[in-house]
Amino acid sequence: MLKLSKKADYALVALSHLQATELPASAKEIADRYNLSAQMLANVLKTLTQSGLLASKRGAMGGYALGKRPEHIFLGEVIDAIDGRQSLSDCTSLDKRCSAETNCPAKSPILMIHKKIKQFIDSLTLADIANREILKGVSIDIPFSS
Amino acid sequence: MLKLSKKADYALVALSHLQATELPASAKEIADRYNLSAQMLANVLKTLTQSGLLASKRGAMGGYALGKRPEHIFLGEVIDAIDGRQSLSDCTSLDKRCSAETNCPAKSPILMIHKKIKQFIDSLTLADIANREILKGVSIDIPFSS
DNA sequence: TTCATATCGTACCAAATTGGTACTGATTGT
DNA sequence: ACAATCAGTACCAATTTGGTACGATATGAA
Ligand code: FES
Ligand code: FES
Repeated sequence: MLKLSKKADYALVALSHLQATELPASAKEIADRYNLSAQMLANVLKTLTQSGLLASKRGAMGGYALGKRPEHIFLGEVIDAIDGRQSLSDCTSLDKRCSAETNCPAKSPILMIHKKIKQFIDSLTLADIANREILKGVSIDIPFSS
Repeated sequence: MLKLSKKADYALVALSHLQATELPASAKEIADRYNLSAQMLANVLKTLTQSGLLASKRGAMGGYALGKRPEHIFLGEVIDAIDGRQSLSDCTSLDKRCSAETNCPAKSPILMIHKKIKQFIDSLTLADIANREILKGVSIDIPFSS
């Protein structure tokens, strides 16, 4: 649980790279650079483009560039685009529902915890991620304790 | 991604129940009460017992009770016990490693984000989870923004 | 003692997800 | 024309997850 898919990993590598170099790059270039499966990365980048996170140019000398400014690319968006929006638990998504349903004592807490985590990853931008120094300073305050 | 397994769900339901009633209960009782697969829940409770989160008593009139005080049962423990300790990404676990390795621009940020989330779930206890009112008041402050 | 109730240990299988590949078509610069 | 490169889609293998089965062991009660 709490695991990023490899595709999401690839997406972050590519986005970080594009953010750092500020130059367009082809899927192959990036794959070679970081020793990733070219075909798989190509699929990932294609998906990111469909979601508007990347801008693409076809043909010779084509490639990918960031589709928005790094400050406007949120980690949550990236994960949603690649893995599809998912809930922390099936019972916190509206369509599916677990058998316990109404009288379940865990449902509401799980939902709240899910919201907190989502809030967190939605608050992180590519710019934040790329800037390690800033990230180091982040602290999550949990103002209650048992 | 970021998904709790159904078994972890079951574990939380059972733990919440035991915390709320303050009475021992058999696997079957709990399964019936919340309409869960009895066999599966039994397996889950067994695992929780092995991890010391529950205390069991065998035979007729046997059953399960909390193995520690609710304030000492951490969400992180529960998840680790059921799903096995996992990392947000394979590259943040020491044994496995992704092909990008050393020159990967995403590795360090992913590791940090992983730590934050882990910190969060490790800070939540069964007592917190059971007490919705307290949980509602929780706010995660992220003191930087883009 | 016998029996019903429970946990314990373990093994197993089916369904879903994820990791990874292949191939064809459409664009575009040289 | 041609090579480079993205777009679309289909496919399969590996892994993980969901879910079941069953024999062994312990315990309380009739
Ligand atoms: S509603 Fe799904 S675990 Fe409670
Ligand atoms: S080291 Fe694994 S994604 Fe970078």
